[in-house]
Amino acid sequence: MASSNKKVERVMKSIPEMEKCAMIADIFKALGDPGRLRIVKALSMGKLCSGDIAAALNMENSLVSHQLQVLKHQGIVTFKKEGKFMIYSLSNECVKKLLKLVDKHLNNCEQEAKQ
Amino acid sequence: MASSNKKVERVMKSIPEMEKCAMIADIFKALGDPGRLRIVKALSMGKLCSGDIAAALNMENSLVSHQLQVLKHQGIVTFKKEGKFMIYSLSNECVKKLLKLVDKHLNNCEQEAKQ
DNA sequence: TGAACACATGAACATTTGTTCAAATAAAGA
DNA sequence: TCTTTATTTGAACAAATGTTCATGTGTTCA
Repeated sequence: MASSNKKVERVMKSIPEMEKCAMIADIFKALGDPGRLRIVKALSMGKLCSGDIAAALNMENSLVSHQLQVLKHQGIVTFKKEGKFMIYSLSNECVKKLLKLVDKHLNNCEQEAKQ
Repeated sequence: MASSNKKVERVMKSIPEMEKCAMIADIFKALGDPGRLRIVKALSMGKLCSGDIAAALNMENSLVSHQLQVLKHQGIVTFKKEGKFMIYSLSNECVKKLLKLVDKHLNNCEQEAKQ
């Protein structure tokens, strides 16, 4: 065994339940696809209908629709119907902040790689 | 076509290149697995050796090792060798902040679900 | 030296995922 | 009404992923 010490016990007790971890992971997973990430980036500039997303990102409409369902499921995007259009937007500011933080993380990594 | 308007053009021009999007997505993807997320959560409490992570999270050593490689690859964790132990830790503060933000996002979603 | 420990690695496998296609729904206009 | 437009849905399939097992590497200690 490694060390079966206090440290291990403390960690063991404070890690959230499996279910909660899975929920958190699911949000990251939703952002963990280049296509979906581009959709989120697009929506961070303002609301867009499904077809405009597809046009701007040069993706197939049905793919955009599938991806939007995933993002919707994780509460990342919301939508409202306007006539025959579905207008999507980011559901809260957390997502924008997440994008910024990851950019920062990437920059950190690049800086360290240079040194 | 949807609307082929200014809005679409603006989005089209400002979305980062595919490669950059893929890099960002890869970081989210690394966090998008319950097992890896638990490892990251554990390391957010302090540095740990590989075996202690496995013990604390009740995971197989080889699985922990595989997952750590993924996290290492994305610059999420770093390590230093100490004798026969490999001591892992989070490589920067961004990751902790990411975890906090996702918690906040989840809380937002729960609040809205109640209303 | 050799046994025991800590960890990494590679192959193999089932499962999950992203993507495409064809078809379905739903609203708008002729 | 019928047609067109906007979007969603489901089936299908290739590709990617998580996990396990067996093996390999490097370190410590007797």
